[in-house]
Amino acid sequence: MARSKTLKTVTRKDIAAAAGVSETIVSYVINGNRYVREDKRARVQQAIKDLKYRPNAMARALKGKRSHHILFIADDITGEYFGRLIGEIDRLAYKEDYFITLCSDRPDEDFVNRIYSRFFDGIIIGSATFPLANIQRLIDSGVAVVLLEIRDYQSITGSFGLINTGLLKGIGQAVDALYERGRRHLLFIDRVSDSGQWSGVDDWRLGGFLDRCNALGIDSSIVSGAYSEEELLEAVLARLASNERVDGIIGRNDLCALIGMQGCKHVGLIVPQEVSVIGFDDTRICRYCSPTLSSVAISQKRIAYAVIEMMMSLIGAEKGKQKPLKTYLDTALVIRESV
Amino acid sequence: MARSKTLKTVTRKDIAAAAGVSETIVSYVINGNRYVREDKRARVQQAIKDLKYRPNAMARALKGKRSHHILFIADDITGEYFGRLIGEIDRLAYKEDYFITLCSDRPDEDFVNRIYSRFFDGIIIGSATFPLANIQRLIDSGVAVVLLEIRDYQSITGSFGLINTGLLKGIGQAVDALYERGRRHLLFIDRVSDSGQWSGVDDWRLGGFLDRCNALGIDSSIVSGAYSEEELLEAVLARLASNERVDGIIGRNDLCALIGMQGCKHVGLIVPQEVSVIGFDDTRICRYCSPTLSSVAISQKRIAYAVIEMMMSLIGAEKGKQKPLKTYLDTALVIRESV
DNA sequence: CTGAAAGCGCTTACAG
DNA sequence: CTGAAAGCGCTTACAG
Repeated sequence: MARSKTLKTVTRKDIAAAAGVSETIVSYVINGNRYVREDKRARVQQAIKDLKYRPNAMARALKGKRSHHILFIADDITGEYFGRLIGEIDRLAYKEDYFITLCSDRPDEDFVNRIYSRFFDGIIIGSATFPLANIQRLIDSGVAVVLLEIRDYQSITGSFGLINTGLLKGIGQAVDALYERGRRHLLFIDRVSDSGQWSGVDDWRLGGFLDRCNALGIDSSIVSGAYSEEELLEAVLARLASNERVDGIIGRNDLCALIGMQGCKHVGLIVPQEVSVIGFDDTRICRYCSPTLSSVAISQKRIAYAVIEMMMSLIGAEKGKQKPLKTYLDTALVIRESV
Repeated sequence: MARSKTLKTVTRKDIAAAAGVSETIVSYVINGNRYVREDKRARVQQAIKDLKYRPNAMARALKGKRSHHILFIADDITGEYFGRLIGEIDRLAYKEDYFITLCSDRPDEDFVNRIYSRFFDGIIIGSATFPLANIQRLIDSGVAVVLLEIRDYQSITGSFGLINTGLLKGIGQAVDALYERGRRHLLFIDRVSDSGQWSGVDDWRLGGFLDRCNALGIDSSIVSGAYSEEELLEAVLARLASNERVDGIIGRNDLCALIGMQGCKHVGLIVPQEVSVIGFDDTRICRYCSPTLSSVAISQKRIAYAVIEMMMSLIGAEKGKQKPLKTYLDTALVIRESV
C-alpha cells in the first residue's frame, strides 16, 4: 500500500518485539488455535492493545482465512426499500465482524469476473437480473451465496441459501384484496430503470400478478419500460386514456403505485372510489401521501436477520457438506385509504 | 480461502504455463510497466482471456498495490438521500474499477481500529458524528480521505479532500424564505435516530439554522432526541401545544418536515396559511405528500462526481505531496405548496 | 530484453 | 510446549 510510506504500520513483528516472543506465538494468540503459556499470552495481548494492532486482513485472507467482506448485489440500491434492508444487514453483519460491500448489478460481461477475484467470503444476490449462469458459477466456485428469492431459482444447484421473502404471497394478497372489492381490470405498474432493467415474467412480483389474475379470471395489463418517472407517468396516462378499463392498480413498489395515483388524478379517476391502488414495500411515503397508500409490507429486519444467519452458516460450513438452506418469510397487506 | 478446496483457482502460474512464459512476464503484461515482446504479450493476454484470469486482489494489495475498495461511512444509510448518493457513487466508482463498502458509523472504540486494517484505499466520511480524532488518525496514516462537509472540519490538518455540499447556504436559503414570508418563530426538527446520534451545534444544518435566525433576530427552537417517528411526532406536538408560537418549520430532512406537517394537522394549524414548512434533500416524497413539500435540493449526482473525482486524485497522488482539496457545491430551494 | 529471487504480512504443518 | 520454515499470489528491484 502506498500509505505504508507515511505510516509505520504496526505488524505482527512489532507485537512480537514488544512482547518479547516469537512472531509465531503472536499468531497463535490471535487465532487461539494452540496453547500458549499464560504469561506470554498476556504480554502479547497487552502489546496488541498498546500498539492498537490489527492483523492485516489482506495477508490473512491470502493465507486462506476469511476476508470478512460480503458483497451485496442489487439492481437498484437507491430505493428506500433497499436502503432499509441494507441498513439492517449492515448492522447485523457488523456484529459478526463483517463488512458489506454494495454493488449495483451490471450488465457487462466483466462484472462477474471482477467479483470473482476471491475478495468476498459471501455474496448476497438481491438482483432479479443477475444472470443465472453467473450465479451458478459463483456457487460452484465455493463461495457462500445467499439468494433473495424474487424470481425463480429452480434451476440453480449446489450449496447455497435461499430466502423466500414472500413476494408471491404478497402479490397474491394484493390481487385478492382488489378482487374482493369488485375490481376486475387490474394494471401492474413496473419500475423505473435508467439502465433498462425492467421486470420479466420470471420476476415474482410481475409473474405472480399475471398468474393470480389469470387464476381469478380477471383482466390484467402492464405498464413497463420507463427510463424516468416522467416517462412512467406518461405511459400510465396513455394506458388510462385507452379504451380498456382500469379499476385496480398495483405498483411494483410504492413509488410506482404513487405514480399510478397521480395518473388517476390527471385523467379524473377518483381513488379509491373508482380505482383502488396498492403499492409494494410499505415505505414511509405511504403514510404521507394523499390518499394514504395501501401497501404490501415485507419486514426488512426479518429478511436481514435471515440473510445474515444463513450467510454465517454457509461461511462456517465444511465445504461440500452443505445442503441448500431455505427460509420462508411472511408478508402483510397494510390497508390504507387507497383501496 | 476455504473455497480454494473446491475451486482450482486460476493463478498467475496457470497463465504462465498456458502462455509458455515465466510468471514474471505475466505480471509485467498485467501491470504494463515493462516492455514485453509482442508475441509473448499476445499469448499471455490470450491465456488470461481463455482462463478468465483475474489477479488476486488480496495478493496485489499485500504487495503495495491498491485494494480497489473504498469505504463509505455514513450515520444513516437507510434514507433516500444516502441511497441516491451511494447509488451514484457506486456507479462512478465502478467505472474506475472500485468497489464501495458501506458502513454505518459506530460509536464503539473498536470501529476505527477495524477500518484501519489497510483494507481500503480510500475512505469517504459522510457521518456528522465520526470523531474528529479518528478522522485525523486516518488522514495521518496516509489513506485517502474525503470528507462531506456537513459540519465544521477546521481543525483537521494534512492531506484530504473536502466537499462542501452547500448545506450552510441551503439552510440559509430556507430560513430566508421563511423570513421573507413574515415568519418570525422558527422550529428546527432534528432527525430520528435509534442509536442516539442526533445533531449537535457543529452540525451545519442545525448550527446554520441557529446562526441565521440569530442574524435575522428571530425566534428559533429545536425538537431533537427522538428514537422513533412516533416519538418525534409526540415531541413536535408537545412543542406546538406550548405557549411559544411556531409559524415556520424546517426539517433536518424531508421526513422530519413531513412529521412537522403532520403535527400541525393534529393541532389544527393550517399549512401553509398559518405555518410554512420546508424540508431538506428534496426526496421524491416531497411531490407526493399533501400539501406538497418545499425542500432544499442538493444534487447527489454532483456530490458523487466530486467525491469520486477527488478520491481518485488523492489515491493517485504522491504521498505527502498533496495539498488539501476543496470543492463547493450549490443548493437550490425548491418551492412547493408548503410555504 | 528477461528470469530468479526477495519479500508484502500473515497461518500452520513440521520438526524439535 | 514452541520456533524456524514454507508458502498464500502477487510486484518489482536486482542481476544477468
